[in-house]
Amino acid sequence: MRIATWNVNSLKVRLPRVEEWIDYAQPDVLCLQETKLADSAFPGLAFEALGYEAAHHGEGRWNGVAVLSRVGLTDVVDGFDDDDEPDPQARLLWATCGGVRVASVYVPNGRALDDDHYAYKLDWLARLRRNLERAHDPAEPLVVAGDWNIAPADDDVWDPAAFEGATHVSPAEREALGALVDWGLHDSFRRCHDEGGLFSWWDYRAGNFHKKKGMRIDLLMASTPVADAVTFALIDRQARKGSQPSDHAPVLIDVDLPAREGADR
DNA sequence: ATGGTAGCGGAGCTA
Repeated sequence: MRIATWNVNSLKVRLPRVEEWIDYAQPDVLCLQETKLADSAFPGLAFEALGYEAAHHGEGRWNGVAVLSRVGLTDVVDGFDDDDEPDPQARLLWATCGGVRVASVYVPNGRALDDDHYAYKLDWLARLRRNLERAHDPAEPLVVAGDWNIAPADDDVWDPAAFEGATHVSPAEREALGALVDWGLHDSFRRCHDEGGLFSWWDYRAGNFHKKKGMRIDLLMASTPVADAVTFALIDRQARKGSQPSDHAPVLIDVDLPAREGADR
């Protein structure tokens, strides 16, 4: 099973690139972030034509997440799977696809360490951890895939010195991600690649993509049954090139999961 | 020189 994640930065603008990418990358499950669409504007028919079921959780101008699947899509939950107040921002969507519990996540940016949005980011990550503890078991096949807005380690950014005192690399954010690792999630891309300098996001400005000034912030955080089954992982830099690219590249993993009893396919 | 670009929406905010 091929599972992918891509922050598309407006699905309205990016739909042709997404259709093109699906055609050649052939993901079984694709998590999208920053669709920037209301649910009523989600192009479900375009994906149906490609053989995918889809669930979308949007709010309009900002945020918005989706899960596309050609291996089944059931038990959809918008936002946190808990009993607390619903998140007013559309940043999380759960679905079960081909026997794997999948979440598409768009973690708050944080902006700066002294910004209220940074505290919100840490609170949001803590709530995600509580959600996992409450509703899930790390022994089950599970992937939380998306734009985490966190570079897990210094070799996930082009120049650690340039990020001194900045968000995305702060100890508190990395500890919040570490709490999810402690619960039982693994940075599945790292099962196939241990070298630094592999990025999934590059600022549109100042030619940063061509200067190789990026960060690896798009992560497929997988439970042990999935992480142990990873056979291949890739960041598709080609998708960051060409006409009207997103500022993020898609990231994918291939997992060789044991056949399920009673599976559709 | 604190720059630069993209998207949304139609000015300023967000990233």
